[in-house]
Amino acid sequence: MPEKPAGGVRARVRAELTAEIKAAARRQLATEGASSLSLRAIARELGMASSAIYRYFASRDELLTALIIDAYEDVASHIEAAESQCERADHRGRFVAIATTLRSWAVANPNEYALIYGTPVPGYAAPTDTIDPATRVPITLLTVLVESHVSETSEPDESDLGQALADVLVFTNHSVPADAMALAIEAWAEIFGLINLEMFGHFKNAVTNPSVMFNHAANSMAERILP
Amino acid sequence: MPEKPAGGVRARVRAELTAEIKAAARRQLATEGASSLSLRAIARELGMASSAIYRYFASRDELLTALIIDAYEDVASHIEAAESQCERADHRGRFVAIATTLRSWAVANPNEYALIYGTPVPGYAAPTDTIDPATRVPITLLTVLVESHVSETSEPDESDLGQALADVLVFTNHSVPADAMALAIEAWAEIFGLINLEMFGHFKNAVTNPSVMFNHAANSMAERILP
DNA sequence: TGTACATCAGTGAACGCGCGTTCACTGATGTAC
DNA sequence: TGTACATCAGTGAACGCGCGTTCACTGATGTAC
Repeated sequence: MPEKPAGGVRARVRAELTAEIKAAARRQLATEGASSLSLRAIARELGMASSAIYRYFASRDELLTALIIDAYEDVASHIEAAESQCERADHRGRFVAIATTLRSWAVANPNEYALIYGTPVPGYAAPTDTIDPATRVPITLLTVLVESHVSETSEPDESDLGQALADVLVFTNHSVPADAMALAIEAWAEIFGLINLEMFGHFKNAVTNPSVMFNHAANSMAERILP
Repeated sequence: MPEKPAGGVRARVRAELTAEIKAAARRQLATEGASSLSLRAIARELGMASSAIYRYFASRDELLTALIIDAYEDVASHIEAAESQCERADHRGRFVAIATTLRSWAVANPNEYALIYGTPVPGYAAPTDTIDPATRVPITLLTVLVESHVSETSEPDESDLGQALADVLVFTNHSVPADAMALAIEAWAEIFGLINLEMFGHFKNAVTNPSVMFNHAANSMAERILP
């Protein structure tokens, strides 16, 4: 007999239906895009009255927020899992694992990818509870960077570049020099740039095999940014 | 007396109103996003009946297409103008001009940028007349790359990377080695990645001054990809 | 130069559709005694 | 163990709104003779 879940049957059914609503919503993202996500269409697909959705989500925006948080948590879990399989000292391997896992997650979940890394949904202001999930992925990368610079500690960098990157340099406690941080941000941007170009159709008639291109680039970046 | 435009007064008025409709549409993109671009709202803003728009555009999609083509032409013109001011032999200068002009155009025209380089509008299939305008910008970059490799000519590259980049290598007539082309595509992706991250809010609490970061990166890329 | 006709821009009503959200309600499930 | 009451899920109608597109129409502008 399975364990009785906390809160009893009602709570379990509730959790299941909540998940079903989100699943239907995700399916809708695929064909309609986030900005025309429709509660009524979801209700229709689930065979329930449209007003019933309101027992689970107070509004359309709240459902969107839940989808966004789920997506961030999902990429982050995939990436952390892949990265944790590498030798701790193999910084380049860890970087490549992060990059390639990010791409393969995006290819497998294009709608969720567009939801969190594509054009923001107009008129939707992300509430603060999306911040923490959103930072898990960049923090994984920053950790690799910081660990690869473990011996160096420096004072705040007053150069133009140091000031331009002040927020993230403070975040890493000035353990990474500004120019190394800049290189890492360049790599970070490149990863998203490659994925965006591929997913949004800009590699047509140019890059024949995006996967090979991406892996090549990931290794090239790892060499460039990590000692 | 101004020259009589071809087609007479009626044609001129028609061209002006067409431009006004597009201008109103562009204004709407800012607040609503491309997928909820509304012909009725445009008509309302222009003080005309919604059916009148159909004298100028056969459908909502046709208006969208016109906006997309205009946006591509506009970036391309800006970039070509900036690039043409550089010494022909100054390949790095030309690259930096392309990159920084692309960013400043994006910052100045965020809606048009999102329209052409952001998440595609769901349910909208770009017709073939958008292809030519879309290629002007990449071709400007490719030209710099090809000219900087002018002395080298090589055979088709049969390596994995060579095959992965086959389309663009053929396009440049195999005058650029595959690994150099890969570096250029990496830079290309990085440019869009940096702009996307900045414009879509992912630099919050990380990059304090995106403009300084971008200029630094543009120079760093130029050194990396051009001899 | 004037007239007759064709072209075109713009109107306003209508069709048929979709949406988010609220509300009073029914009936089932859970809880306290 | 049984009963009374509270909680909650789900319903269906309604409000008030928006949309793209079509159509028959009016009236002004352009063109040919």
